[in-house]
Amino acid sequence: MATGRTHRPATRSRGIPEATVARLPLYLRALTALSERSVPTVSSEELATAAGVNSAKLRKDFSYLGSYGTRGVGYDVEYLVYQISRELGLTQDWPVAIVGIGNLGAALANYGGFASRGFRVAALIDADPAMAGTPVAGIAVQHTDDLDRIISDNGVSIGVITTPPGAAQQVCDRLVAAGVTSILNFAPTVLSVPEGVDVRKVDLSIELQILAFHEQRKAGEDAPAEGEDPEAPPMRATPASRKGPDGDMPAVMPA
Amino acid sequence: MATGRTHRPATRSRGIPEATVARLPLYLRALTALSERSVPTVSSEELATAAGVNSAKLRKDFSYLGSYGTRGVGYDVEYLVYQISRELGLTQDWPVAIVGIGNLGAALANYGGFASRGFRVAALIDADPAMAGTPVAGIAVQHTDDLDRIISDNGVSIGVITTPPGAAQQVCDRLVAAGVTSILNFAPTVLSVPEGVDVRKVDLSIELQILAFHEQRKAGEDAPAEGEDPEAPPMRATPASRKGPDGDMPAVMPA
DNA sequence: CCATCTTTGTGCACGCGTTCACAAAGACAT
DNA sequence: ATGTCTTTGTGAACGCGTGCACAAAGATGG
Repeated sequence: MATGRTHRPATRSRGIPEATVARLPLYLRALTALSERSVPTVSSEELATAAGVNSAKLRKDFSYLGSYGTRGVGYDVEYLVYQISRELGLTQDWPVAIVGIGNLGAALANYGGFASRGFRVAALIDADPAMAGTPVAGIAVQHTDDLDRIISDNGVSIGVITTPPGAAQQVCDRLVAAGVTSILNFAPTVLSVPEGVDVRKVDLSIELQILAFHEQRKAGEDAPAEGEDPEAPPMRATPASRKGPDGDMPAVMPA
Repeated sequence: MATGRTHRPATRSRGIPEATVARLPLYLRALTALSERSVPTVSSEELATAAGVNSAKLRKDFSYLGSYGTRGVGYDVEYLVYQISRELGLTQDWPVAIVGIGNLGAALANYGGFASRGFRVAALIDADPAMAGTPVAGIAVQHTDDLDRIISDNGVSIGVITTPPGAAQQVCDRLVAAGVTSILNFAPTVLSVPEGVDVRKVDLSIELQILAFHEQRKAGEDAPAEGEDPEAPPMRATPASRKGPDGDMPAVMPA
């Protein structure tokens, strides 16, 4: 293996840690901003600060991609933008389908960030017949009945679910059956998918609850310990009154 | 998923691991569903499956809260719902303010999940004077000029930012100055906050890019072997043409 | 009261991710 | 060329989170 190049392509396609992949978009964003300001190069320190991470971590992350920096100087902004874009697969077009056109679905359809990096809203799908044909963000909403065809015709491999939780799994199954292999789920439900299908979830409720936990902690720091009686309370119901059979969630969606 | 807190050792005081805290809402959701079906008890195995996690992990998570299960039987659903709710601080009321009432902000305001667990939309704030007074989800939008007063008067400690990225940091600073100590950021920007303030982020663009990475990987498995010239491309300019001055982002927001 | 069966709670080992700290690489001046 | 200075790339240590595997606890039945 001496033929070598300065760096080893060994770890290339295979070994990029998941944590690193999750940070690449962050670096890319910071780099794009620098690129627009025509900044030619950046040091790991500067870029790390801009991306809100540790410089050592950034260098290690980049080391998984290869040796793209110049010691004593830093990284070439344009070059790095290209390399990361390529690594993330953003140099190609990704048609995306959004299923569930309610408040959230419509908001996402109008989201400018979609089109910015190779992502293109190829179709909007909803179960409400009344919505069929209605234009949202310039795209006519199509009915769920045609889901399979829509996915196939547009070569959609990434689906976004913004339906009420009760419909999420069913929609997910249909998307997968139609060929979708990556799903971004906004419905507060645990989706089960076959091997090979990636699911990422965005859950407002969970995020708020995590914040509440820390908030309570902060508030309680000066207050007395909790020794009082952690288990005296009602052995029975939840503090808040239950509402529908779907007490937990959602309904960003309309119909 | 989303999220990223500003670095910090955290979790020092009460010892509950951050990873566990992040899963508690998931357990709570599953438990609530069981509760509504009047199921009295569940085994770690069943609950774990419902929450989409490993049973050993679930048991270990619960062990941080205390020994709330009964060997040979399982966990008392109602009791556990209460314990987790209490631990997460959901037994109290959390007034939340949403800043930036565009498509996304409005969608969140209408989000049913907000009210479900102690979270209450206390105020909607926007910088557009024309929106002041306009009711969204039954709440009149207020102008940014009154932000400080609004936060103080309502005792808001959790703020949600759904503004364009350019305004996010400024809004964040004002929220923090007004007393907010937890922020949920939907704007694609790295927010810098003082010690003691928690920030969690939800970034659609990043999630999609992560999915694209894996999608590309899957597609490339059977496709052509690469390895040839990882760096043949342009050393100078970016492959894609630059677009707007905000190439990266967002704009879910209107005005 | 004893035996058996179920399920929890946890000690332990492993692997990933983070961070430190530094040698090596290159730029730049003399 | 040689020396100095800057910044990368990475070896190594550390800490957190995960999952295994099992002993202990309690239920249940005879």
